Amino acid sequence: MDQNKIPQATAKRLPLYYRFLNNLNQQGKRRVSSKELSEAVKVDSATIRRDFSYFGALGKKGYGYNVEYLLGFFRSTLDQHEVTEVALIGAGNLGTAFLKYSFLKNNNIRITKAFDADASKVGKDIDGVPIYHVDDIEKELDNIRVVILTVPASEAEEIAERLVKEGVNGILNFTPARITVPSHVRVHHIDLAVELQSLVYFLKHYPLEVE
Amino acid sequence: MDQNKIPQATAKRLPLYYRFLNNLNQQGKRRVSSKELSEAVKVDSATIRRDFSYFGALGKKGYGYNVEYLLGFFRSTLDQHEVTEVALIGAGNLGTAFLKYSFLKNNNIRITKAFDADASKVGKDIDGVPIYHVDDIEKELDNIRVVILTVPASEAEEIAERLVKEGVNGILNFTPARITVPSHVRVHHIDLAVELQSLVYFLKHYPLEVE
DNA sequence: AAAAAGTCGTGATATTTTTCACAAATTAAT
DNA sequence: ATTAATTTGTGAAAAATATCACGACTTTTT
Ligand SMILES: NC(=O)c1ccc[n+]([C@@H]2O[C@H](COP(=O)([O-])OP(=O)(O)OC[C@H]3O[C@@H](n4cnc5c(N)ncnc54)[C@H](O)[C@@H]3O)[C@@H](O)[C@H]2O)c1
Ligand SMILES: NC(=O)c1ccc[n+]([C@@H]2O[C@H](COP(=O)([O-])OP(=O)(O)OC[C@H]3O[C@@H](n4cnc5c(N)ncnc54)[C@H](O)[C@@H]3O)[C@@H](O)[C@H]2O)c1
Repeated sequence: MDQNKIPQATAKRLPLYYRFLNNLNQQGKRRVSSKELSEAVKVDSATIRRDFSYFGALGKKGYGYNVEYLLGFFRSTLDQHEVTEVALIGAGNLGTAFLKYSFLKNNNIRITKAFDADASKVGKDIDGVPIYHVDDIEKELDNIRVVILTVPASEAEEIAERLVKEGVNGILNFTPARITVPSHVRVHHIDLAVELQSLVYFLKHYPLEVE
Repeated sequence: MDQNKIPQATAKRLPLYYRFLNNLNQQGKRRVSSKELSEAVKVDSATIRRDFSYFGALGKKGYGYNVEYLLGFFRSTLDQHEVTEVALIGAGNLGTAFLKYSFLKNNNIRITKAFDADASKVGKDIDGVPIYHVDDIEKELDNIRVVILTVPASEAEEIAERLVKEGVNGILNFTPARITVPSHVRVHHIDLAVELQSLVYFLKHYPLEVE
């Protein structure tokens, strides 16, 4: 809760910057300008400079930014030095894809437990992540605070309520259901059907710029 | 290109409204107020009324909105009367989850073709969607204009260029790569790692309102 | 028939986000 | 050394988005 003056729009871009800085660092690049970064992440360079400026003067005029320094700065700002443990509820098609993906590569996040209602899945594991029965949420969730929700929409509300009771305060919700939670809980929706639909809408109704 | 004055933020919410209206209609509800809708979709009621107002006066003072009428209106606005065909490139973990999901339920969108580089997948089908070899994009894409991209990040740029050459003008990009496309092509990024990371960031750095 | 309650549509205002544009500082070139 | 080229950080302006608040009209209640 140190810097609560950082705009939400900025906060959402930080992980993106971090990833690209990581790439640059691995490529052995020592310095980078907001212009170069802009081309890579497709964000206006003035916006990038503004974003960085909320954290102080991180660059040097006429030079740009030192990759290693900036990376280090964001690593601690984004708490990348410690692993964040996350649980997943609903190891179906989408959930399984997430379980097989390693968020550890660039982000220090690991899905450590999965829960499902399907007895035939319980007790097994997917890529090393054990699957528990959903009835055991209360017993097994421990102090995990962030959850990925990939259950059928009809189950979302009830599961969310149970999660909140267990102390979860962040939910990444992939179901189409808009869940109701207390105000201290943060829910981010990723609604794939809406994304697809709105892309189609934009294509049909917005004038396409031809360069 | 009829109504290009509709704000992007509004356009992104339309599919959401549409889905909830569909639900209401199936439940047999005849009328709905912006307040009710607001509670369901978690968007301020004034914002909803403003959004609707871009399309004219769709409601009635003191009454609200007629569900069937509104639904019909959005159906045609969102081109839900015709099926939009979409292709998917990269039938891996994430791609397979999408192939198994039916976007037809609420949205009139269907993934009709998939492409992959893995010879062992080519020729098969997943839930009725045939998988072609990625080398046959030029031969098989036909006049599909919208593509879901779920290949490894390293392949994204090259594939995107080929797609654009074939006339694709909408790409839903799930890879972490920020692809470069001509300005007449629209790319929507869904960056799951960034979403997860930024949720974690918010939780750690933003004051949690306790109601 | 009158009063009360409900609800839209929207001008006005507030908030958030993006972009412009330039002085100041630094580096690179001559 | 001087000059030219870069590039930051940021005030100011613009653009986009969200919200307030109320007149006008409709429905419901008494
Ligand atoms: N797959 C996609 O491409 C896609 C696209 C858009 C939205 N979604 C949404 O994502 C969610 C998951 O989709 P999916 O395709 O993986 O579905 P799925 O049916 O494959 O998976 C759902 C999983 O949840 C489990 N489950 C059911 N009830 C449960 C409960 N009460 N507690 C815990 N687990 C429970 C099921 O056993 C199953 O494993 C759905 O809400 C769906 O609408 C998926
Ligand atoms: N699975 C996740 O949870 C997740 C999370 C975040 C991001 N992503 C991103 O989504 C993308 C797909 O992830 P995934 O987990 O499904 O990976 P995956 O490896 O399971 O699937 C990739 C698929 O693409 C195919 N492929 C490889 N090269 C190709 C080419 N040139 N043309 C066509 N197909 C090709 C592979 O054969 C494979 O089937 C990746 O870019 C990944 O970074 C995935």
